[in-house]
Amino acid sequence: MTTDTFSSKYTGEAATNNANGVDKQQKAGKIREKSIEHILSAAQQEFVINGFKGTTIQAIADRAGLPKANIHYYFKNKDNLIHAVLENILDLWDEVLGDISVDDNPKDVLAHFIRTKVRMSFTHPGPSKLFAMEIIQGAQHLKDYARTYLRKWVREKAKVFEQWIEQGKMSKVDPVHLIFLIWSSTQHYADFETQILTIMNRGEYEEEDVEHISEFLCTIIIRGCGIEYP
Amino acid sequence: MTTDTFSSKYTGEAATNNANGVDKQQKAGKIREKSIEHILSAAQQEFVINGFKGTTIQAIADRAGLPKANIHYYFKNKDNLIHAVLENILDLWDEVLGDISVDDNPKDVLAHFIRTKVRMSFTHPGPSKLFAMEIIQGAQHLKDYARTYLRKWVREKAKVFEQWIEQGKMSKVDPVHLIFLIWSSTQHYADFETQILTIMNRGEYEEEDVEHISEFLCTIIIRGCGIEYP
DNA sequence: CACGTGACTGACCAATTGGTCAGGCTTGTG
DNA sequence: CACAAGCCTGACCAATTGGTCAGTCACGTG
Repeated sequence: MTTDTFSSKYTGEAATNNANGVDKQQKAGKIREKSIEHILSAAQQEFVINGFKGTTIQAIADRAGLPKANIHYYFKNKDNLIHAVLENILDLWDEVLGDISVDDNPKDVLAHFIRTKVRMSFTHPGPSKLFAMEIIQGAQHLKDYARTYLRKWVREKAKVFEQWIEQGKMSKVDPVHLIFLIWSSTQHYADFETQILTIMNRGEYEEEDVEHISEFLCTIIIRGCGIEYP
Repeated sequence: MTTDTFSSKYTGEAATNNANGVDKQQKAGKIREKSIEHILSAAQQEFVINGFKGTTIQAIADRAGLPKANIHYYFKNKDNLIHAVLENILDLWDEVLGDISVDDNPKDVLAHFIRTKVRMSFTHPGPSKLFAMEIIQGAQHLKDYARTYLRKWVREKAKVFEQWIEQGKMSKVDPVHLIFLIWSSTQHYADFETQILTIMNRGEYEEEDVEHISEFLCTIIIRGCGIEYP
């Protein structure tokens, strides 16, 4: 899932002039990057709040503090824009959720995975939410390669779990659904942020919540796999 | 959360008796009810696919096989329509997830709750998805009483769990987060239906999946609570 | 049959939308 | 300074939107 900058893939022909490494104008490139960054951030927020169809380019422009035509200058159309945003998100996750190996200790791997995922839900709820909405709506804007990539990713991790089970390092549970369980229970804290804060009677998440929730989920899930914890 | 029919709350003044003859004496209210039902169902589907802002009344009308003006005849505006749809969903859940008591057996209660919730995710993914989208987007269309109702509901259940813990019937886990865990892990199968089917390489869920997943979640979660299972 | 009542809808409107483009602006170079 | 090259945007357009309403239709009653 390595992707180069968006410019070459998503922006109009205005990008090609500038994207070929040899820039005549360094300073110009900075502004360009900043603008793209602002647009992507604004777009992400708007897409989360209003969905794809419900989001207007004008709203994105307003949030980014740029004229509408400028959005169309950097991103040919709405479709290109959401593709860029989603790719951004997948890259982020890919970066964080590293590889695991059979030789690792199941308890440590599971704990680290859960902790990282919980923290992501707290520090980056936006991407998580947008991704969730995409899937709920049928993943119409996630390109095929992203969809199949997810399958590959799950299968890979599941294989390691299976070997652990064979080696008697954890009890016999369905590895694929174990991944779903971890994914859903952690992601929940991002997606249902609003509801959870209401129920917990809070204004926003605190640092201690991350620790408390991570610990809770580690306890239940790891013990549920028949592994001593802590 | 008992709510009477939508007609009195959401439709315009055209709410009383009516008559529309289709061959012989067709009970008047029947057509009315059927229409409302069709509209609510169509609206739910459209809202899931396109979000609130992204859904057009025309699209709902087309799906329901009715003229657009007819939608506005039954539901004054788009807001009234989504309120009716959401209320419908909350009623459905309220009906299914009954009461629990301290005197009940933790294992049975947890197992029954998980099973019911999984089955709901499989048989009624639409409502679950729409509800999730609402929460993700900040619950802008869930009225206050619905939001506070959820808090009350969770607190109530949590209290019972706490007593079980005091009685030594289950190990010491955070009751509120236990509810979140059950909610998220089961709901996941509705919301992420698309992704999960892709990963499992299936076209649609099978009856056996319900059983398999219920069993998996029961095992992990109930054992995670320090209770023997099965 | 005539008439009133309520159920329904075609046709319309003001506002908003994604997207376009001609032309102004800034920059580095000769 | 003059000029070219690329960066940017105000103003615009065709299409779509939620919502309205005057008028049509079917039925029950007297």
